[in-house]
Amino acid sequence: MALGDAILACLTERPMTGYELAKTFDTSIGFFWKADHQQIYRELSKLRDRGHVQAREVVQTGKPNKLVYTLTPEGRAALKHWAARPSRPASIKDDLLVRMFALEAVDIDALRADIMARLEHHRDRQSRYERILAKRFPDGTAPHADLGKLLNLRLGVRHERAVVEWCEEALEMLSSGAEVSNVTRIGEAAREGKI
Amino acid sequence: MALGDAILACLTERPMTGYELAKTFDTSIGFFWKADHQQIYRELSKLRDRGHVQAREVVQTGKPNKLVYTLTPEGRAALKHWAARPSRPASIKDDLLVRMFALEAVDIDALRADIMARLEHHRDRQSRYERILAKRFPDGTAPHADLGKLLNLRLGVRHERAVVEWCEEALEMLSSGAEVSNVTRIGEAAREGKI
DNA sequence: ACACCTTATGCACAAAGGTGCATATGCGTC
DNA sequence: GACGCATATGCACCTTTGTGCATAAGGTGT
Repeated sequence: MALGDAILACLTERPMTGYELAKTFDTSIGFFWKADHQQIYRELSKLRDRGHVQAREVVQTGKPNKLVYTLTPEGRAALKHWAARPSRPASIKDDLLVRMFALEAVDIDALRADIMARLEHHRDRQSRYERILAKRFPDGTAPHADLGKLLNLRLGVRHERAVVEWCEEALEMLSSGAEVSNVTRIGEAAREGKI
Repeated sequence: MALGDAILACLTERPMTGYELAKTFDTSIGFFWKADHQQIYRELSKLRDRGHVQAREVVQTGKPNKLVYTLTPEGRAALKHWAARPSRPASIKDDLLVRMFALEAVDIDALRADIMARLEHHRDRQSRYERILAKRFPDGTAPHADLGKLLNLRLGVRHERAVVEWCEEALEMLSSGAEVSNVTRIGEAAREGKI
């Protein structure tokens, strides 16, 4: 039921169409919650069935008609009710960590390349969050309604920075253990009759 | 297909029963990948059907017989193949961030209480990882096969620290209204200078 | 005596999430 | 003129994850 609540959370800002929501899930809230348009349209139908949102059709020419969804009082209440329950901490669930866990059984060069790509990705993310922060909240303060967005961006920065630093550390440790890993690779090559 | 690979990753260490795997998923690998015993048993059946693991029954008295699962060469190859693909960065998907996003629509006192509980949780996690690190890798180095586990714990520490600091910042900003917080930034600088 | 925890496995059903495909049109570009 | 892109919505299928329940024996606590 979390995606539904994320959609309701988006609609507290302003009424939106499914298409606009999908774009929002590609930028602001999507930084920490991914969902494609199919998921969103499906969830919107459910929310409408429950009476948590109301759809209003807007006739357009040239483009297909659009459905603008508005949060109903029931939807707002449902969101509030959901938000009052204690949240459960999410686990990281990152493929990379599974590979690290089974380091002896994977190809180290591919893993290193992967970490390098990730390093770049997380650096991009970090500077992106920092840019948005600097632009939207140049003095580090926010009106109360936007405070959560500011804090989310701050968490984004902290998180990406932590991962960036870790990637750097990991690359260093994986290359300084090169002699060891050659031995491992020779052993593996022998086992598989390959490379 | 990720849970299956996480199980294969576990079995690179040693053969295990479903029960042992469930316990492992409650501790070491479970720090970043949650799975309960039902999921694990189900996934083990699939892996057995695919020939990635082999089950051997061990007759016991007093307790139900157990099935010890061993990684097959095919399973090891499948894991290696999976690990060679580029990983995709996971998104955070934390309920708390959705609530923060819709700050104006939620009960602030409940949210604050929630963040306080989370703060405690992440502090616990952090010190737990630090304790394990100090115990298993007292000199900060590891034999190659265990390097990944060391690095995973390090990421755990970095991650939890980032979240802990963020929770503190969030609590401060939520109680003081909208006013920030040279205090926070000074605290940050001090902490980072210390590291 | 009774409740509860640990060991050990698993089914059935429901909810949530992901992938591919389908439709319809206008606008810019190669 | 063909091609992709933005707008705008949605179905069908499949995988993954979560919840509740069932079985079975021995040990530990109150």
